[in-house]
Amino acid sequence: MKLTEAEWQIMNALWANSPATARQIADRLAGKVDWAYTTIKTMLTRLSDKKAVEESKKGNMSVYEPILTRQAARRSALKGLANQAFDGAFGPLMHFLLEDQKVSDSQKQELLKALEQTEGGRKKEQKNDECN
Amino acid sequence: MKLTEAEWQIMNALWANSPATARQIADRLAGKVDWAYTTIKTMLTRLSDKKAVEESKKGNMSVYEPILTRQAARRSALKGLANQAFDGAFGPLMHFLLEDQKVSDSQKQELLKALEQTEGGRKKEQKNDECN
DNA sequence: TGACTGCTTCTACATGTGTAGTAGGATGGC
DNA sequence: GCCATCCTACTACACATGTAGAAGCAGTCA
Repeated sequence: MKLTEAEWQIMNALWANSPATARQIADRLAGKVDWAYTTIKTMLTRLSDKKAVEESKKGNMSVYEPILTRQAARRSALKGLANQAFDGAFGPLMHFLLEDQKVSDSQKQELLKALEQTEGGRKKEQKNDECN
Repeated sequence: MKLTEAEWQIMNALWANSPATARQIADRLAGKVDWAYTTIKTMLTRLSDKKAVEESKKGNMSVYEPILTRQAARRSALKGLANQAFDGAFGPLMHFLLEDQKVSDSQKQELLKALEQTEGGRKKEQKNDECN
């Protein structure tokens, strides 16, 4: 499932707190974007069409709930990016992130910790040259 | 500079080997995509319009060369993704990558090494909780 | 010198995306 | 019972994107 930029905005608002009515979403988005209420409704309808959200009626009002999870959306977006910009490989993507000046030392420190954690205890100094 | 999917294909072919003629690019892309030659020409013209490539004449033929670097394009794409899917922060993006099942242990090992390198010597066990 | 070939430029068109107006139904206060 | 609100559904429209055909010009080989 591929989301457009505008759809990401909506979904972000919805993931932040769901279920939600269109009005609630619009309120949350006020300040971030400058869209008419009907624009948001249109996006919600489109998202519903593509099964990213579920729309249910509560009285005369629609209540929306995400079907697509944030994780799935993120994964898909990253996969798309890896495919188009990094020959489909995550390794090079990571390397790029690390080497690019946008990653500060403190971030690196933090990542290092994360790495050690997710790794479930760092295997120290083991030879392992497989890349990918 | 934001590239569309099709534009990435073209640019990838061009980065792989430039300068190149439209025909050369088309040849490189054959197999990857199934586009008419004129489609590729159209994309090249659009890329030239948006100053991502430079078009120069050699006889009756156009020769193309990237202006936008691969690194800049990657950086911009990652920034866009971080903004839309990770609240603009690279840290969480990294975390996601690490935690997502797509990253194997061996990749993690490899990243760890990369991290230690780019960091210019790992500061060991230092407290540093800043994220971002 | 004419046919073939390859390249270019122009034009086109469907679909996707961003953005929103309008009209009409429900609802609640007076 | 009527008006102000708020919500929904429908419609619209411009610009972006993917995709390519048509027509014309230049080189070349017979």
